[in-house]
Amino acid sequence: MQNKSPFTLHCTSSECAARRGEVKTRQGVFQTPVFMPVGTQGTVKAVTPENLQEMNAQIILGNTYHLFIRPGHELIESFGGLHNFMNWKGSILTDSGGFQIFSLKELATITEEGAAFRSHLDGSKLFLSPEDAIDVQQSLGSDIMMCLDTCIPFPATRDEAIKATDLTSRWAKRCRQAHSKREQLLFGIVQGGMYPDLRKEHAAALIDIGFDGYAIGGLSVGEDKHLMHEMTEETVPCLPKEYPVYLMGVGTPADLVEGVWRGIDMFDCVMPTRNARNGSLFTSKGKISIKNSRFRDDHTPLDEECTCYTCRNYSRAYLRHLFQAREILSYHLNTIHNLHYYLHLMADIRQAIEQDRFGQFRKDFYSKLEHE
RNA sequence: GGAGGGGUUCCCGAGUGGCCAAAGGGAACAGACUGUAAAUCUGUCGGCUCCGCCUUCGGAGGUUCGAAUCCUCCCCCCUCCA
Repeated sequence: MQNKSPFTLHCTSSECAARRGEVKTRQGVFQTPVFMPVGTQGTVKAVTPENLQEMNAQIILGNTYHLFIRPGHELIESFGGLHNFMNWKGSILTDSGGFQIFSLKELATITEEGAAFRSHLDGSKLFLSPEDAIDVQQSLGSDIMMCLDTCIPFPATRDEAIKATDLTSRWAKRCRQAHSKREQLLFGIVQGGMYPDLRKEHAAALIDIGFDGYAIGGLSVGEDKHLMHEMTEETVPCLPKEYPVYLMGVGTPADLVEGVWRGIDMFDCVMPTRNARNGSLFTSKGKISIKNSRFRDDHTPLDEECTCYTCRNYSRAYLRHLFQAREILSYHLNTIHNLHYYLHLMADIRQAIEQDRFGQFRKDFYSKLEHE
């Protein structure tokens, strides 16, 4: 039961697998390649939806596990869904809770039926089956839902990887079956650890079930960059060109450039938002730690090339002061800047692909970094 | 004037004879962060020719094999009584 793809291809790079396109959701259309800010608990930490709109965020993430345990999907549904609840006009992709099976592994037990959790909030027992994950996401009303998957750590043996992909496939089938609200898209997630043949096999199994898009999961879990890019490179060609391809949880600015180069359409990562709150800021010349004493008396903006609200109005010295003083405004201004940087980078990448000069863009991107 | 309490490494503050360059906080400095249990976590934090040595616990002297810790005098701070 193949779906009509929500993806429309605009053009492809003549130098690499990079491609320019768009994805249509019931909320609207977003341009790809796209970066999706992470808003786990129904908020992209430290910024308002209006801020996100101003920086042209097109789609953001929400999380099934977190919203399920608090405030509860029924509550959100009673508000007309997550978009209304949080006042976000763009698209929303919800992760299934699969990553929490991985990141909260001390609190989670996997069985054939699903994942049993002890709530990280109060220790109470919870259960999330693939069907539950879809039910919750349908209640949340996200535009793109993710299948419940099992993400394995690195390193993992071949046997562990096989067990995880097999279970993820069986869960994927159940997710697909539970998927009744077809106006909400559903993506499958390719696992397979660092074994290219398993990735290929798993991709085929998911394609056979048929999804609206395909995600590459289980990367950036401790392996080195080289291996991560190799896995992306091996997996993308196994996925149907007509559908959007999403690299989950990635990554650094360079990872985005490299992912696009290898044919990725969608990315999400907590890095811009989390690092912002930890004083680590991205600039066209590289990453800087705003708490460094060398910025104490620095009158210049964070990034001379940046046009964000923060860079237009504040000095590095002021931003350092706010961070040192742990002022709330620090987290807000830093997050605005980092997200602007990521979203702007993606807009530049899209333009470069349109003009078929992504190779040069990539070169320039790296040469600028070297000067810091 | 009388009685009592106290001065510790940038700050607060433990320590009352060896295991003390001195607990613990804070500040400062540096680093990490990749489908968010993260406004979190880690490391450094007297000096040096750094598996050892030197200087330091208000000041000066003393006791002792050995003192931040005991004794003497001095300086300063706080509380209460006159």
